[in-house]
Amino acid sequence: MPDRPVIFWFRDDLRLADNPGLAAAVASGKPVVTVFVFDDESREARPMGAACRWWLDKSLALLGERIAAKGGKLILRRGAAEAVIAQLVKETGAEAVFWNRRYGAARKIDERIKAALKTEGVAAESFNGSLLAEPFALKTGAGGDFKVFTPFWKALQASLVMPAAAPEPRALKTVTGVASDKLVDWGLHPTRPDWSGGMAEAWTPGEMGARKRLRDFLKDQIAGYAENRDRPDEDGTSRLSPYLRFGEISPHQCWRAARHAEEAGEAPARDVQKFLSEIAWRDFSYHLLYHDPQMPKLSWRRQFEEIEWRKGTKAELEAWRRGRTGYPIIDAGMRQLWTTGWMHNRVRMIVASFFAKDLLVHWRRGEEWFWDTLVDADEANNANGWQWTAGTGADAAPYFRVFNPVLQGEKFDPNGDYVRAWAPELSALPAKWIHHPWEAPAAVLAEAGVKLGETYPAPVVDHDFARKRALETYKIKSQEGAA
DNA sequence: TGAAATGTTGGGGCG
DNA sequence: ACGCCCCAACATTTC
Repeated sequence: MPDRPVIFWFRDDLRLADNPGLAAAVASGKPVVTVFVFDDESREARPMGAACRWWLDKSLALLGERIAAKGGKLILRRGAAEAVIAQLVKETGAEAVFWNRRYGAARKIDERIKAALKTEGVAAESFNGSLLAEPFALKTGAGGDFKVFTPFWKALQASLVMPAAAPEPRALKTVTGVASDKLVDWGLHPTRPDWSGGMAEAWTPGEMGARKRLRDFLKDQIAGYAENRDRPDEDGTSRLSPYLRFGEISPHQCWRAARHAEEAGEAPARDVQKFLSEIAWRDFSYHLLYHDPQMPKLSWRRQFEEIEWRKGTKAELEAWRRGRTGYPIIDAGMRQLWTTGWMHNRVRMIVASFFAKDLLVHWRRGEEWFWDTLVDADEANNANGWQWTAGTGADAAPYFRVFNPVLQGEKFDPNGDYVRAWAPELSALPAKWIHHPWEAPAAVLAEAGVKLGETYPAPVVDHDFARKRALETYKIKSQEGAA
């Protein structure tokens, strides 16, 4: 068989440019079968949340078009990856399988597949396509893994040698006769009801959308990013997270483009540095996850598993999920999430603090809600973010750091524009009262058409009370951990 | 990548 | 002029 093909297996790397595994497969000179496997059967693979399934649907359609435009075909298969890949190798007589590595729970699947391919005499070649530094590449001076971001970030910068971008394939040789599922049959797009209208309005998924977002960010938003990124009312963030989640852009592409803008004098060094450090936080999350695969489920500092977490009443949990807590900044954030599949990072911290501290419910349950509703739901970043805020993580906020939703609102949404955008029933309130309407004079509420308990809820819990409850509850476990 | 409680300081009102 | 008090403003400590 002179013309045995190779397989390139797409996973969290849905792009043609700067895709090391794909470039290597193409460079082999053999025909390349490109495949994406929708794996909702493997025990290790966490089922994708609804918002991510929506995004994946759009991304695969666009990726398929891009591949077709280059003469290839994206094969879609569903099932346990181990069986699907074995089957595809058998069908095509492929002599090698290429992919970019994963670092979370799914890496067990990849290890099994690699071993199985080897026994079949099929080459398995894996690459780094999604991290600046792979978790096993960086070690502390003592030879251990990092537990604090700043030293991690320093080590990363010191060791990073930016590789040249992997070339985008000019053409893909077709392999005919390989069956593919129809994307629509996977049912990734929601029906009955189709709740995705707000997402379609907010996002342009896909590799080309990703590149445009990066370009626009570096053109319009990078200057002042270091401060603006904290302002939900000013749209100062990059909004690259879902693209990074699905690998529609690589962190290397972000790095090169940002440095290029800096060197061209188009972007202040300080803002570029801040942006790149945020990209590095994603690396750090994977570093932590790799060294503690249980991180999405269990508190990194295990003693916090013993906290007497509340179950939370149905009413409390539902108020939080749907943005009816009575705290405007929280409700605005939760509604932005529900509508667009995304929430501003500053607001994520505020709503997470409210969940894990004020409601005192295990952070895992909040993480699960984010997992289902975020288009950028990432097993490492999501878990790390929640554990950071809950105070249970590695380089986490100390347990006694409790966000006050009123002060946070006043500080980061000073005019109340973010609240007005997502909680329109409060939009007539003056800035002075918009973050704590329950304390507004009756005349002000009447003037703004707000009836507490009717048009907008009263606070679901008193923050001052809840803060003290959280401090008492956390305190014991935190001391046990220190001993 | 907090907030609240507590402590300190210094100007001004006042007897 | 002086001591005293008040309290805002800022600093430090504590959770």
